[in-house]
Amino acid sequence: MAQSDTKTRILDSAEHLFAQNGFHSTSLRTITSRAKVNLASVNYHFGSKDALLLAVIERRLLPLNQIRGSKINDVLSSARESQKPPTAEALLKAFIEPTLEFRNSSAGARDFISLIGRSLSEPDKTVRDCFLNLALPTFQILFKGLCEALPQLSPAILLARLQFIMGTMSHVMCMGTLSAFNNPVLPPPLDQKTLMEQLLKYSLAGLEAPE
Amino acid sequence: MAQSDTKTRILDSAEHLFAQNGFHSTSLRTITSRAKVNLASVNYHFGSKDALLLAVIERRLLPLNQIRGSKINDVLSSARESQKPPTAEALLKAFIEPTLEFRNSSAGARDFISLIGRSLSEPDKTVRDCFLNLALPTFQILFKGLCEALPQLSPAILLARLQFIMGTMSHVMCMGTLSAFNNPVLPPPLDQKTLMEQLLKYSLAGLEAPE
DNA sequence: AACCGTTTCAAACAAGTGTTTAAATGATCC
DNA sequence: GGATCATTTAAACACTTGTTTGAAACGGTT
Repeated sequence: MAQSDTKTRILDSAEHLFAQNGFHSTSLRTITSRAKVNLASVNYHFGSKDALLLAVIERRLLPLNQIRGSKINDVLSSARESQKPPTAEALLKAFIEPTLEFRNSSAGARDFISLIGRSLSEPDKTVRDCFLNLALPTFQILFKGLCEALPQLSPAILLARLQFIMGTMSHVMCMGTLSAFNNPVLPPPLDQKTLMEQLLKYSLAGLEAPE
Repeated sequence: MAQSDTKTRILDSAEHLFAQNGFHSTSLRTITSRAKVNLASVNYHFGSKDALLLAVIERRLLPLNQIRGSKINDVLSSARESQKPPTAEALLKAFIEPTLEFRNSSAGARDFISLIGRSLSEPDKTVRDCFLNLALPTFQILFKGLCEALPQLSPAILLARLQFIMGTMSHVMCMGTLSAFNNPVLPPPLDQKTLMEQLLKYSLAGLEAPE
């Protein structure tokens, strides 16, 4: 077995199970038996269960943030070329759409997005801060761009609204459509595509609301 | 010691610790030692740890939902009197403001709101559904009211947006302002009051956005 | 005071946890 | 081919978990 094979098997299995059942409710024995590797290999390759979680997050989040960052930078630089401020819509799209594309790229990616959405509201500081620190640079350039796009709004309020958007996104991406909303007296839930279009429209309207 | 004293001591302690560290990361021993009661009293009074969580949620959520429900009904009936459709703003206020008032009413209530916010994204179905089932009736009358207030929007889209609002609310109320957003390059976070005003303004704008 | 149901208590239980160990196996290079 | 490294393995470790037990203490009623 190739050296890295065991590592990725563990990562895949952990990603899926963490997303499905949560970090604390998933035991190393469940992870390793699903991955068909020995129990001790987790500690051998990653050092600890915590370090494994960190590795699971880093593996996907680094490339994802790179894509989002470059898309946002594209919007910013093409705005600078045309001497106009960037639009909030273009910036928001540059942030949300790569996330959606990534989410739809594979089952593992979908698991990962669930995991991320949940880690935002994670009580455990190590998990949350691990994610936030990796995501902070991307947030910063997005925020800076939005300040240019919407100069009539104070930065503090813009930041709060950006945080609202993070809440909506993590909520929707993490759970899709709520199970309990599948109720006879309620209309059937939207399909994925429309739901995501609505997510963008909704977020944009909230973002651009007068103070 | 009065019979109910032990029970509420356990409930208070559990509420705080579940909110602080999460359900699975909180042991009964931590709960009981903080509550200064015997370990076995949890199983004696509640039956199991799961049942304790349910009791924690029910104790606060039932009265809270009653208040929210009656406030929404007030808006609906006064609209009916004046022969006009209710406004989305009044309905949203009737839902959000009691939640905020409740949240600010005590430290325990604040803990509880954190717990609720987190339980929405809880991977464990028992926790999530416990909350959702208790909250569903309130959601339904709010939704019905919003359909009257915004007839130009299709019910399916309205429902999706209501779900977006739930995401934003749980995110903001659960965490207040994100720790990692306390960053020198970012503006200082809004104070609680302004943050909540912005939450309402933001949600309203998103809700009323054209399809 | 004696009884009774309720509640508390310390102790133990079985099961599951993350981690470590030391031997066995595999691969790689000289 | 033998030596040296990295990897895998089964077993054990020390510890925590939720739950159960049976006896003790309590509180109200007759």
